[in-house]
Amino acid sequence: MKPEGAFRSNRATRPRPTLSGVEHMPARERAYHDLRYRILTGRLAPGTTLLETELAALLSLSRTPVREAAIKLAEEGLVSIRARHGITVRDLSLRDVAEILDVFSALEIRAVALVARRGLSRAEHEHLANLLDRMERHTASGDIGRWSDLDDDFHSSMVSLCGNGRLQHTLGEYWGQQFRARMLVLPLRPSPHQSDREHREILAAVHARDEEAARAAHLRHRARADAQQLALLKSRLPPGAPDKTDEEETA
Amino acid sequence: MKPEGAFRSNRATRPRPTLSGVEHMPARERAYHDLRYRILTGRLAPGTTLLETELAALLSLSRTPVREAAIKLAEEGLVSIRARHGITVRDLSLRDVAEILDVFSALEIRAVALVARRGLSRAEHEHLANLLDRMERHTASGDIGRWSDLDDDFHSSMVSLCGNGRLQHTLGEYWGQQFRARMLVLPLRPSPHQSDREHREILAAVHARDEEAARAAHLRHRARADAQQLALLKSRLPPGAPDKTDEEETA
DNA sequence: CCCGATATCTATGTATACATTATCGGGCTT
DNA sequence: AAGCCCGATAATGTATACATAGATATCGGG
Repeated sequence: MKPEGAFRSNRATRPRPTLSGVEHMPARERAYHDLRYRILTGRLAPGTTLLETELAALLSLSRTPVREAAIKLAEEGLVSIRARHGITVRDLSLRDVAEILDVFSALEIRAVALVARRGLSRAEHEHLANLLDRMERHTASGDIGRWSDLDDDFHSSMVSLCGNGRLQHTLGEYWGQQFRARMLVLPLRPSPHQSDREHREILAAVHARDEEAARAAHLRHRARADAQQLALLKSRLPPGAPDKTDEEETA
Repeated sequence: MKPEGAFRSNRATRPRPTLSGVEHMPARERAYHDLRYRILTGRLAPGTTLLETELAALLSLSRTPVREAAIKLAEEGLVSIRARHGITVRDLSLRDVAEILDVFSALEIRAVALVARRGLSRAEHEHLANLLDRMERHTASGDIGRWSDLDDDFHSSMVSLCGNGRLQHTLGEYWGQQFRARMLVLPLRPSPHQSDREHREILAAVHARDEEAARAAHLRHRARADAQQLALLKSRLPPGAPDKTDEEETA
């Protein structure tokens, strides 16, 4: 999916849609990662409904670990469990995406502020600056896919430096949902010159250890980028978008 | 614990440490609420370690629902599960509290901004203003306990009006942890005149539908209040505080 | 022909049985 | 005497069996 960031960055808090070292995990984790992977890559399409039994059969496991995995996915917002109606891969309505981006960006802004407070080591700064360099090259060459991967890496690397484990953990839980939304609009995305500029601004503020400036810069960045993403989605979905107003989190 | 807010406010997203309508819940939920209650009220003290079997016996249930409840509590940060070593009620180090407050306030600030964007109905504004009135009376009479309950109600009522279900849900998950931290410093807390003033400011900005002002006001409020809380904790814990630097979320 | 009550069937929720594996203690070796 | 290895023990992880409750379909009545 991406070039596997130079240093440890974020593997732990942000389980990417990859299925590498899944061999000797407990079954529950295998089930979780497997299903998550299938959902994020679209192999399990939104709307797909499966019973616990069917999932168990699909993964060649018993219901117990599959059930626990499903509960975790539900709390993560990727599926919804309706008792006696099975486990359904959630569809992302416009409203859902708005909610997700709101939470995600609020947390990310705080993370960036913390990084600014803490400051960057030379290596960290170079890593981040290097990411921005590469992104700008991809912007120039119009390779929006690679740009997007690096964008994600930039944001995630920032977060991984914030020093707040809970913040990272919760951001990780929202990452999957945000990823799906991102994939929806990727092909529609215009040239990200503006984002590139904003990233430089953010990095500069963080590097200067100016917490307020960093917070403000990242707030502006996310506000603009999120609004753009929503606008693109709105222009794309409406055709036959049911935009289900289903309330109630899976809890 | 508190006077049961005038309108629906928040019961759903913020499971208070109360054990009222637990009768006809599924066993897993009973277990979850029961254990959560015991932890938040201190009946299960930090450091207490129990095996799945022991918990099951304690609650007169089989391991299955108890286990699922324990996993949920672990994801909520109230206990940590160490395979083959049992389920331990987490202790709150200074660092833990700092992490929790960071996440909690970041989310709450966003929630308040959303409420400001959305605006308040007449009834909603009156409810909130009424809470502030009562808080100020308790400040005057020095009843810090009642003040704290209303403070929590004010913040939670705000959140319940933000219109973002996921935001409410995640805040609810952090509420328990935040509650524990709050209880630790309650007796040490000085007269909350400053908070009262800030609350008025926040409510005014929200009522005026000035999103930026509301965000800024709430940010200031939380930054100051959180710093104060941490300072109080620091002055209290150090005596014999191990301040475990145990990293690694339960995940 | 439609509506409603009931019975059956099935998916989940819970309990229990079984397998796996880490930990702890004892005994052996050096 | 100290350290290591091995095995017994026990706790978790997983599978399965059982109970419950909800949904559907059928049958009878209006």
